[in-house]
Amino acid sequence: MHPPETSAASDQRLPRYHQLRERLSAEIGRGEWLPGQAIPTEAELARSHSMSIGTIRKAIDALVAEGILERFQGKGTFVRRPKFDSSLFRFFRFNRQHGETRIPESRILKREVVSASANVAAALKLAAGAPVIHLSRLRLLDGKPFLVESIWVSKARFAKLLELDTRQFGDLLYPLYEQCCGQVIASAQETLTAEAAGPATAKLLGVKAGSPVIVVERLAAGYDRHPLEWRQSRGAADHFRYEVEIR
Amino acid sequence: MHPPETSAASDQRLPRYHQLRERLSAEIGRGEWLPGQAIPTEAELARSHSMSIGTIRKAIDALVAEGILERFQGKGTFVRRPKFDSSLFRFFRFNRQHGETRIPESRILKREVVSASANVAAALKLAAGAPVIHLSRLRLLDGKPFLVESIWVSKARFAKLLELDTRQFGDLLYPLYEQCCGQVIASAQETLTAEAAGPATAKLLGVKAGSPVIVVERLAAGYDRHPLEWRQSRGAADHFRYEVEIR
DNA sequence: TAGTGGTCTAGACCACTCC
DNA sequence: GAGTGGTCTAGACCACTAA
Repeated sequence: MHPPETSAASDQRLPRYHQLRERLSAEIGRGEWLPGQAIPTEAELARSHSMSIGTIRKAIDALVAEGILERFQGKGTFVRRPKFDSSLFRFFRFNRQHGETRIPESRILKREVVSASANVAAALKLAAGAPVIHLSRLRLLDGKPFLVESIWVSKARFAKLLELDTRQFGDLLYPLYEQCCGQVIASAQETLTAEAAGPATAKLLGVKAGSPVIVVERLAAGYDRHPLEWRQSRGAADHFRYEVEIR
Repeated sequence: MHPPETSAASDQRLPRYHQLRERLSAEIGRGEWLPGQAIPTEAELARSHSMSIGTIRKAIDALVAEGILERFQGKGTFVRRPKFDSSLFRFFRFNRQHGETRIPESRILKREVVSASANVAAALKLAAGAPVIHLSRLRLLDGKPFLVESIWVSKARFAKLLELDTRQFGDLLYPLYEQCCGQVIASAQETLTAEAAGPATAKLLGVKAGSPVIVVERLAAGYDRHPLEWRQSRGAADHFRYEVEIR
């Protein structure tokens, strides 16, 4: 005997705090509470689920550790809105004068509808050849290009992106996804690799062809873990720097 | 008013679970319990510290999350022995046939005593110009070189390394540090950067000069957080691949 | 069977926020 | 002052390990 892979109503054999954690996570995924909103208080959850406060806290602890909830003493527990447009700066460092977070300027170079290639379809969990929107984008800091991006999203979910003028997209895509298409990005998996710059990339980045380039591939998903966007970002390696603690 | 930066006896104003956590951490650092050994049971700690089991568990939870302790139901709670020689494989992927962890062969190219340069002294928290041991090492998989390393340790702590024949060092340094010099590595901070291969590195790695190379700088420390070893490892970028989950 | 960690309870009091 | 999360207690029972 082994436990079923998934269960609609959260396996009764699992600890109660684990069941509650999955239940809350699913409810957030369905949008019961939107990012920034408060979930019920611990006392309220204890009443409504007939659990002790300690058990409630253990479930919430896990969601806080996952980055899905935020707690504020005296105020409440809130659905966290992940902002990972600053995540670029975890990989690429620039002479930030006073440690401030600057949002890079974005320029859409191309927008087109294409058939999903095998790897794009696999990443986004679409049928092979399904229609996808492909964006080509240049990101600049102080007017200097530092990142070249290719972005793919499903045409079905993001059709509204085709109606806007690309000059109105703004500098950040995720708020646009949310406002324009109702798609909220909650987490992402990033993969780093390195390569020698091809001629096109080198020209856009203003470096010599063949010089080292870092490739960041990001698969971004909603609260329900369904993949929503796949992107590749390329930047010159001389600004690349990443730190990890290992044990 | 602000709390003091550090306190010899763990600030009484902090939560009791936090005080216990620091106390256990310090005791492990002093070697009261060695890696692999069990710490007292939760019930015993509750008695000896006059705390409730719940508070004891919260302290241990934190140390488990930090990777310092390991719990096994029915057996006990043990000091974890970090093995991060497999950490190379978090950065560099090779055609591992069956997912096995292979230990790369190591070849010491050079061993010398030098005066610590400014950055080495700063990293190891030594006086500028203090004597340090510098090792130059090549690591190979299936007889093929894949990593060039430069390693610095304080001569004062690691003097015994100078007495051994470098051919007897073996493939892993950390067990050697432990057996030969009594220095246990507990954690490390790694910094990734990328560069174009210089002629010497390129020749050792068997790649063209100027091709992309990943540099992993590691500062390794003992349980008391004191830095013990600083190393730079360089590998060809085509085998580099690293994954991160972001939120 | 004895001893370990894992789960859970039903409270108490404190620190903080906001009105 | 009312309401929130943060800390802590003093137990109970369960699941697992090892002799």
